[in-house]
Amino acid sequence: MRKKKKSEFLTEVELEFMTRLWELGEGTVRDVMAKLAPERDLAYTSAATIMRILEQKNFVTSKKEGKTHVYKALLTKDSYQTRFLKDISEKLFDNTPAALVARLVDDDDLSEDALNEIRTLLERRMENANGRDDI
Amino acid sequence: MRKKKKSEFLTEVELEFMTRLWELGEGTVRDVMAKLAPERDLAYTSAATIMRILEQKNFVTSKKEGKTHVYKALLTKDSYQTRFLKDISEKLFDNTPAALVARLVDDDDLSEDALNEIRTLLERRMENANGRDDI
DNA sequence: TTGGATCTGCTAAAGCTTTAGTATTTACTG
DNA sequence: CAGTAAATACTAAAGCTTTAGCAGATCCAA
Repeated sequence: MRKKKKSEFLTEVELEFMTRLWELGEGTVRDVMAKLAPERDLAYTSAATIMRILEQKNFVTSKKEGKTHVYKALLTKDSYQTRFLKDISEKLFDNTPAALVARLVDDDDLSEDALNEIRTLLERRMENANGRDDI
Repeated sequence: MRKKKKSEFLTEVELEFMTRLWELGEGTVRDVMAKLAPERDLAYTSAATIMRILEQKNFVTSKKEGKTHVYKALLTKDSYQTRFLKDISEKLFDNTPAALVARLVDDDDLSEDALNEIRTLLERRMENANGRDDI
């Protein structure tokens, strides 16, 4: 007997849909579908099912406007990103965020611009690090 | 009809097992099981099934020694990390590795040591960046 | 106001994941 | 060589994921 999984993370298709919804702010099933890649040929009912599942799993809420549901994300993309990174840091990078960054910057495809951007972020963060506990 | 997924990534349990195998270098089903958390109470046959699936999916090979199979990873942890990061950079961070790092370093839980380590990595990488194409 | 279009809720099929049982094979030991 | 312990192969159950059909509700236009 398997115990029920508590579905803390989005499946692949769920992430695809959440990404569109994050872009939209809020929207109907049609709105979300319209943002999918054109070659993504999905029945309306399938899209509606995905949105319903996202609601069941508490990733989104909906309000009824006329006959349609307008969906809105219950967590921000930022917070999901953070949650996700924490998980994979743990499971794939021995709980060492530095190892994750190491792997990232080792990638030869990474542009110099990207590296500069990362350095800027890091410096800004380190300047603000002192006294961060007081906030 | 759903088309067959080409299983480029490890499932959760598969990752759990691959992690142990990466630690071991190579090993039997028993070896891998021995490295699992003690509270992970899994039947031997279940563990054997996971290893067989990993072999089917070409994440590992095995050679037969006596009556047992000795398994070995077919891809390094490093290369899997890279592959994985590339995928989530794309799917969750708008193809912007800097955004990923931003989220990572924004995490309040991140220690100063970790930040320093990341900076060191970055500096080393940037020093070597020039002329990298010539290698 | 009625017909058509659209949306929802319900249901389910097909494949994947996780777990494990059963039967068979293999190797060692007395 | 026979018996036992351990490994494997095969099979399958239960739940999850992805996709979509159908029936009924809802709204708008003529």
